[in-house]
Amino acid sequence: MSEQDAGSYTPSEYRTPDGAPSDIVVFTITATEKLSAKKSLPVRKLEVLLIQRKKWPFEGKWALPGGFTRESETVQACARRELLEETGVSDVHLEYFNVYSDRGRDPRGWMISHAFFALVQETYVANRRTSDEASDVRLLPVEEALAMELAFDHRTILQDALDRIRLKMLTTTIAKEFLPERFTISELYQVIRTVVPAFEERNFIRKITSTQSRKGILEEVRDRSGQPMMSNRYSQRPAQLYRFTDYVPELSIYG
Amino acid sequence: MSEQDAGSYTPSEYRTPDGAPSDIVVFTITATEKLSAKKSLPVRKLEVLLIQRKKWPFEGKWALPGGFTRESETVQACARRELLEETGVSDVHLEYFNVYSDRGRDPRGWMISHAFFALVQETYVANRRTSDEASDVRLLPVEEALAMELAFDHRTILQDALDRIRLKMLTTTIAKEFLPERFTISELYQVIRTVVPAFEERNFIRKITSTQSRKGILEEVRDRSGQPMMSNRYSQRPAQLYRFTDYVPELSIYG
DNA sequence: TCAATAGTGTCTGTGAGACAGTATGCG
DNA sequence: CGCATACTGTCTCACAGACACTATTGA
Repeated sequence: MSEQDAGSYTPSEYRTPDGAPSDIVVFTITATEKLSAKKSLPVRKLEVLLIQRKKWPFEGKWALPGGFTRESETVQACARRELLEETGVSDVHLEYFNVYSDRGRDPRGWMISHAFFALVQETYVANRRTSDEASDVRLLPVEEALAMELAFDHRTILQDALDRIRLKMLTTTIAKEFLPERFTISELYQVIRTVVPAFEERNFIRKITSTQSRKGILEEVRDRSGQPMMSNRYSQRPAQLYRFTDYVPELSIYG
Repeated sequence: MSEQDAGSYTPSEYRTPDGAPSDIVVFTITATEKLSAKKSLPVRKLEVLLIQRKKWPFEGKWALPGGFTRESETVQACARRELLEETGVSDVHLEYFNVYSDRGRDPRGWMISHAFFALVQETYVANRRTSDEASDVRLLPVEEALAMELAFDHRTILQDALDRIRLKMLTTTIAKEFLPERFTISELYQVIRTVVPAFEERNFIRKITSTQSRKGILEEVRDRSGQPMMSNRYSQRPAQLYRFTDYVPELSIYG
């Protein structure tokens, strides 16, 4: 029955968890200019923020940032706080996605861990710092991180988080978390492909701008006089700038 | 840093949670025949299994079934166990969807609750029983349950679970959990509409059976000799029976 | 002029959506 | 024959998908 076995609950009667940590998978997309002198689209890479542990257990190993929930806060607040302490940023997309409670996942005791993912702009994590608890903090390409032997069950957590953001990248508008407020269609396409390499749409511009079908996800940016705003950051020919509307698309396999 | 504040962790140093319960939102769809003598589609209703609490806190109030996680099990195992103890069934769709940790959500102490939803056939919960902990166990229409004052934050949990299964009903094939292995298109349509009343597709049969577009979600059932299998349970004219394939549809807002 | 990106023109096949019409079989 | 459900015929309009073509502008 719901939480009622503890009607006569006393701390000595039942074993209780030794802690409820939050772990945060911080994703970012780095963009590095191509060597060629001419204007061209940058090479984008999906990276994850990892810290190198200083103490037992798993000292020296790379791990996800995170920390223990305090009695006064929710697990979401804990994740938000740890993210701020860790990366110095707030107001980013932070989302809970799973719980990890396998016996023995933490040698220190019975720990039930709550896993979040965060999507942040590259500039936000540029000024990261090591803390007392970590000997190093680093952005690593996701594929590289998955090939490493991470602390705890953090490899599993990272893989689950990756699966989740791949799904959400295609079914929601979270791509916006990796983009400036105004962006070109090429930028959007590159962000999607960076997270989901399998995604390939030759007529991407056509579909996204064919006002009827994917209606309302994006809108053209115009200046005060109604002129379309363009960008030539990545190309000689200026490209139309777009922004996401607050339209929430609804998907269905049945119609 | 990840779980490393407790590098020098001792139980007395930090406050730890007083328990990690699991709560389970058990959904079922009941079907009652219409009064009219003729064959016709049954009236379906989405219902949720609630228990009436016997003890403090919230004694007398209705609540979701659930219970405390033991050190030896994962929270998923806990939910599965509680579901078995509560409803006597196993092998049903059981899925984790959120964590609830608001301060003060449980007057007994610091409880971090893990919420699951289960989708079960009506026949599975028919032989439910009250346990020591509950004075009554009942199936209630979801809308009715949401209008009640439930124990703890269970109204919120129920609402979240409902939102989640509405989303999954349209984007995955979980409708199968409410259907027999072989079913007619009308039954499928009714199940979807019972969970998501806003869903309305006039040409539902056309779309679902137009082999190209929603390709592979369903397949016609045929007997050994290759004859299509029909059912006249709900109609004079026999209707083709279908089953779900194991095809997993992929959705995207971009193409 | 070339390179690199940003588009547009045009054609074809598929299918979504609407709605009227036909099919089945029991009471 | 009426009723309730189960389809099918047929039309229109949209658009997905392919691919060749033009546009823009700095180096």
